[in-house]
Amino acid sequence: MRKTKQKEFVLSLLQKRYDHPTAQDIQDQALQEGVKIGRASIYRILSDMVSAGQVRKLLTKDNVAHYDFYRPNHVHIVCKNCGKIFDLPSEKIFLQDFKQNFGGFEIEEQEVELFGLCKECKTKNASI
Amino acid sequence: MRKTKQKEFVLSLLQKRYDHPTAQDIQDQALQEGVKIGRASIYRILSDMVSAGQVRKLLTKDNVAHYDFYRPNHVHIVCKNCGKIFDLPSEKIFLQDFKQNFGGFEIEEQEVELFGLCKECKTKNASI
DNA sequence: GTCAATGCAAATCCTTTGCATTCGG
DNA sequence: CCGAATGCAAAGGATTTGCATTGAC
Repeated sequence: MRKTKQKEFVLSLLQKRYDHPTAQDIQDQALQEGVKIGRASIYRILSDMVSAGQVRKLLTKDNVAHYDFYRPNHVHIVCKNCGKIFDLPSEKIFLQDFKQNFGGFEIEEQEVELFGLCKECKTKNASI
Repeated sequence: MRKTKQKEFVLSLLQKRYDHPTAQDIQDQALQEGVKIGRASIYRILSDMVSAGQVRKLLTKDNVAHYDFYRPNHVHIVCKNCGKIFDLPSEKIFLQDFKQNFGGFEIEEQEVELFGLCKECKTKNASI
């Protein structure tokens, strides 16, 4: 696994951002900062990072994959109106420990997602 | 909203099945039972049902949408090897009530997913 | 009879793959 | 230099859309 500026860019971007960008978002940002990355490379890099457990792949209702630097015990809050994904500070929530056996199923990871309306959408559009 | 045999078929299928079929699965089953439904109609029907809250759309790592008749307080267990999605009987797990306000975000729904290895995959392939 | 709902096929969009080229070690 | 990693373009696969046709009411 060689160190390339493409990989460095993707990882550092994900570490900096908390808004769960898509592959497209990452490519746009790269081009904007003068880093050239092809779409295929983005997907390959992200896929490797997901396999390595560094990055988490989130699938939302828009059918587009969002990528998230792995931060344990985080909970995602998805706005049903604008689709934005927020991180819920983990201290605010008690995550029950699900790592038990259920009928022979061995639980390795848990993911909690909450859906609702974010502050902005609730204010802007009271009719939803 | 007119009652058609396509809609009836899709809804009754989802009510009967607990294995979260994809649009393709639904169409296959329909054809097998002699009910003719085009792919577009399946997607339109499912999309309407999701909007109406009758059906839940699940997105898994295979990038294919799975559909699930809405049963409150269910927890999904996804096998990381074979991709099967199981329902966890809700009595077996304590679902914390997340319906609070977090920084102006109003929580309406919660979804908990657990990932691991199902019994079969764990037995068959100890190397994973 | 009307118009919502369907089926078909084409279009669209995200993601993956094949392959020649580049560049890290 | 060698071969892993990249970029490009084409391919693949799921979902959506346009439009003529069908069928529920």
